[in-house]
This record gives sequence, structure tokens and C-alpha cells, in this order.
Amino acid sequence: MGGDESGVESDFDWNTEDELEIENFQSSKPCLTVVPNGVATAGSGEASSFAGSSKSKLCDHFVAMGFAIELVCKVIQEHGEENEDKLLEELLTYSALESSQPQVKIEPDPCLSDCAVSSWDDLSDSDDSSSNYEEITKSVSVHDGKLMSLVKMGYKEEEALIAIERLGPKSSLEELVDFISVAQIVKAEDVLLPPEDTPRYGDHTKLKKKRYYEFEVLGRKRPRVHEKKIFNNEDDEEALYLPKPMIGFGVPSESTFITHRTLPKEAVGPPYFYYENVALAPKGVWQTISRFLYDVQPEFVDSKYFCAAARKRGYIHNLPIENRFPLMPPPPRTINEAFPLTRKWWPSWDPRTKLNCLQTCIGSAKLTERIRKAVENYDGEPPQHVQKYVLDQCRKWNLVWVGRNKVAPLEADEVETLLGFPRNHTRGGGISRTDRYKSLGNSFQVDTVAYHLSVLKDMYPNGINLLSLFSGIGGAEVALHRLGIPLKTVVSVEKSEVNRNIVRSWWEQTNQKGNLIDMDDVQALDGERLEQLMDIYGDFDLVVGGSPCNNLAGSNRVSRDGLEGKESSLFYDYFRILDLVKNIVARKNE
DNA sequence: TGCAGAATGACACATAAG
DNA sequence: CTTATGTGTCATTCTGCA
Repeated sequence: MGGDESGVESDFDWNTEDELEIENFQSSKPCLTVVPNGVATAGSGEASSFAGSSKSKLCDHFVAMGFAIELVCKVIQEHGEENEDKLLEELLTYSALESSQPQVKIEPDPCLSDCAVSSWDDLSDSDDSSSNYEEITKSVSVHDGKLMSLVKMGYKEEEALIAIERLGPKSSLEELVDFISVAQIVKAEDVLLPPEDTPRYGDHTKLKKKRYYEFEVLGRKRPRVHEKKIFNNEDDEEALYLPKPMIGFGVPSESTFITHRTLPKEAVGPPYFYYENVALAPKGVWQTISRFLYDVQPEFVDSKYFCAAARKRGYIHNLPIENRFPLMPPPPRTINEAFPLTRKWWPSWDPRTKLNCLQTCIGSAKLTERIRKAVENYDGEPPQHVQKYVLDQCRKWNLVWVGRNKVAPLEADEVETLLGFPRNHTRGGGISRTDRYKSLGNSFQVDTVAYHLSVLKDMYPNGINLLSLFSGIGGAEVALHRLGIPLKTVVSVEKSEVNRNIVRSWWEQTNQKGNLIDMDDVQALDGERLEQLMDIYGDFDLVVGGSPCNNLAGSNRVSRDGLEGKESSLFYDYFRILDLVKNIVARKNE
């Protein structure tokens, strides 16, 4: 285990805006606006009275400036809300005090417990809003035992509450402790570090301080990408968030490869894990994900290097990266090759050779009609502004030319092919057209994933046991199958019944010899159930999951809440389950 | 009732312009 | 270096239609 050579620069910017994440952690921030009198209202600006609404606005205002929500509550409570400048001053004073004395404990505050309890309630699955108070107190008392134990063990009440909320009511004490410990490590780093006003790429002093801190104080070793120069030839000092080109440790079509990396000790498999999500998540999200997943660096890969459509994704995994091989035959890499019939109609002023990311929605018929009308008015090349309009729309909706002046969205079976699934994979069985696009838009690109998983083939000639979380339409299963890796037992957890049916039907059609066990709720998969499964079928060799991205993806106008969003926070369940599997495996091998 | 169309106007990041 | 503008994104929600 090599560890960390000091001074080796990372391509990944670990150094920015960590404060924000921590705030999220402490307050379990999101959808709740807490006003000073301890009443929590859902959403912002939706409060029933004028007073409430203005209070929450002020609160929001300060939180948006970067102050911790509990601090804002406290200050507003103490000083009223008439004098905004005065409040700001107080907040600044408190913040300064806090950062110089990290151990100062903010007194328990009604806002805090309310906040925690309210989001707790969100998770408790009772949509009935009428009997709120009793429900809450009841559920509090049920967990009082665990809460008390945790507090007695020396953990802060709010930390304990957040952990219980995250891991669900059935979580064991052991799991809770584990969760809090990770949270504390993340928190400790950021509280103890000097506050950073603005993210600055390539700021060496800060970078070094942080390294020093990690190394000396925490005694931790963090893997660095030693070969980073490959990503960024011209300027070493510019630490970029995402690598350019986005090829991760290498792709079959490019000649640059990284064949060696050092994983942190805790990350080393088996079991192997493979986690996926959108590359362009809000700031800090990938840092958090990476810290939870044993400090493994994400591998950012754009699927445009594998097929004719872009798909920028980050993957965190502990697989070996030597001797990868691609699926055969290689899929077409340009629109032209993928859809030869479009060549005849493709206008010379449309320079696209690759499609954009395949999404969950497609362009409407009305839109294609508007485009036809716009283009057919001109003989030959339309004027610049029309070209721009048409190209913009074509890029936005991934339209292709299928006739004279005629564009069309891709058919679902064409999307299947592009993503590497067998034709008609999602067809029939009661799935509607829109659902089909939706399932496909949320799926893996099979060739990309298969390339990463290909290293397992030699390691497991007799097949593997797979735990597949958020399986969707079974991208991982299809990838392994296409690689020729036998599937012994697959435990597939997927919420959508339609998707489960798709996987089940694929399983039967491909004459799989193994066992397919499907479940619908990741939160219901606890240690006991896992142990039971592993007793019957043997240890899991691989844990795959791409947790929901709705709250991370840029196309979400409504609720891009980051990792703490309603769906995307299910990432913590991926971590919880993976960690359980690791613990169970480790215990058995003792 | 369920589906498809259309509007919505969030963000982070890259790049250009001042 | 700071500010303005452009670009792209595993989406959500409402409305009208059949």
C-alpha cells in the first residue's frame, strides 16, 4: 500500500466549498425552512401568514449566504429580525468564534430538533398529515432507546438524529455508529481547516495545508492521481474539476492509459463495488460521495468514446484497472455509422457527428413540424438564424435527419442499441412509450460499464454473485452477461415494477442458469436480510449501483437539491448496504 | 384516466469580454 | 482578475386531448 507522496497534485479539486456540505449534514437542510419560533414549514415562501413568510425569507437569505441554519435561527431568536445589518454582524461574530473554537457546542435549540424531527417524519412513510404530532412523538419514543444510547456514547444528539433519519428506523446501533463516525471525519476536516472564502484552483498554500492536515493530524492517506498530467498537459497548476478529455483511466479508442493506482486500504476488495452517477453534479457532491466510498477517486468517463452518444458520468469503484477490454463488436461511434440512412438527408450545415446525452424525454412531433416548416421555406441552405435555431433544437432534443427537411427523435429501439442493450429489451410487457424512454434515459451505457467490469472475467471464471442496487433495466447484468461472466446469484433492488419486469423477462430470455432475486426497496434491505442472503447464496463479489440523479442533474429545474434531495439521498443507502456487505464478508474471513 | 406536449427558467461550468 | 454570456443537463409539473 503505497500511500501518498507529498506534493503530488491531484487532478481533482478536493479543496473547495466543503463548508456547504457540512452544513447540509448538520442541519439535514433541504426542503425545510425553519423559523425562529420552532415551526417548520415546507418549502420556501409558502408560509401561511405574512409574518411567517418574511421570517423564513430572512432565514433563507442568511442561509443562502452560507451561514448554518441553526446559527441563523439562534441569532434571529436572540436579536429579532428588524435590523438586518445587526443580524449579519452577529452572525459573522458567531462564525468567527466557531471557526476558532471548533469544540464549542451550540446549545440545543428548538429549531434543530424540530428540523430533524420533521425530516424524520418525511421518511416515516406516513403520508397522512393530519395526525402529525402524535405520530412524531410516537416515532421519537420508539427510537428513544437508540438515541439515548448514542448520546450516552458521547455523540451529539443532532448527529444521532440525523443518522437515525438517514439509515431508517430499523438500523442497528452498529450501523448508526458507523455512519456518525464517517460524518465526523468529514466534518472534522472542514471545521478545523482555515475557512476558505472562494474556491481557488491551484492555490498551493491551502492545498498543502490541507494535505499536511490530512497526513499529520488525521493520519490518513488519500490516493492521488499520480498520472494526472495525462489529463492536463498544458498547465499543471490548473486543477480542473473534470478531466479533459473525459476518459477516466483510459478508453479503448484513445492511446493514453493509466494502468496503476493505489487504493486506500479500506477500499480494497473483494467485495468489489461499482458506483455511478452524473458527472456534472452540484459542487461538493462528488467529494462527499468519494469520502463515503472509502476515499476512492472517481473515474469520470464520457460514453461518447464508446458509442455515438455522449454520457458524462462519474464512476467510483475498487476494480483493478489493468487489462481491461471492450465488448465486441465495438458499437458505431458516429451518428453516421449508427444510422446510415440519415446520411442521405443530413444537411452540410449540421456539423454533428455525435448525439448529446440520451435523456428521459424526447422532442415532440410539434417541434419537428416547426423545424420542417422553418427549413422547407428555403431552397438549399437556410439563412444563419434559421440554421442556428434548427441546430439548437436538434442538439437539445437529439433529433436526426430522416427525410428531406425532416427531423425526428430517436425511436426507443434505437436508444436501446446506442446504450448497448439488446433490441426490444424494454419493449412490451405493459410498458408505455414514455416509460420506455424514461427507463432508458436513466440507465447505464452498457459498453462503458462493461469495459470497466471486464477485469472480473479472469478473476471469476465460474461466475459471480451480484448485488445490484437501483438496477433500473439491468445495465450491469446485461454488461456482465455480454462479457461472458456467468451470473450465479443476482439480488436486484429496483423500485419500479416495470423495470423489474424488464430485468426478469431478460433473465428468462437469455436462459440464465443462476438465481434472480428481486426486491423493491433499498431501505428495507438491512443487515439481517443481507446476512441471510449471503448465508444461502454465498458472499457477494460485486455491489453495483447508480443511485438516483434527479436532484443532481442540471436538467432538473425544480428540485436540484444536491445529495440531500429526496431521491438522490438514497446514495446513503448504497453506502450503508455496501458497508454492511463489507463488514459481513470481513467478519466471515476473520 | 392516462398519455403526450409544452412550459418551466435551475445550476455549474466554460468561455468571452471588459 | 472580474464580470457577462453561452451551453448543456440520467427532470418535473401542469394542461389539454383522446
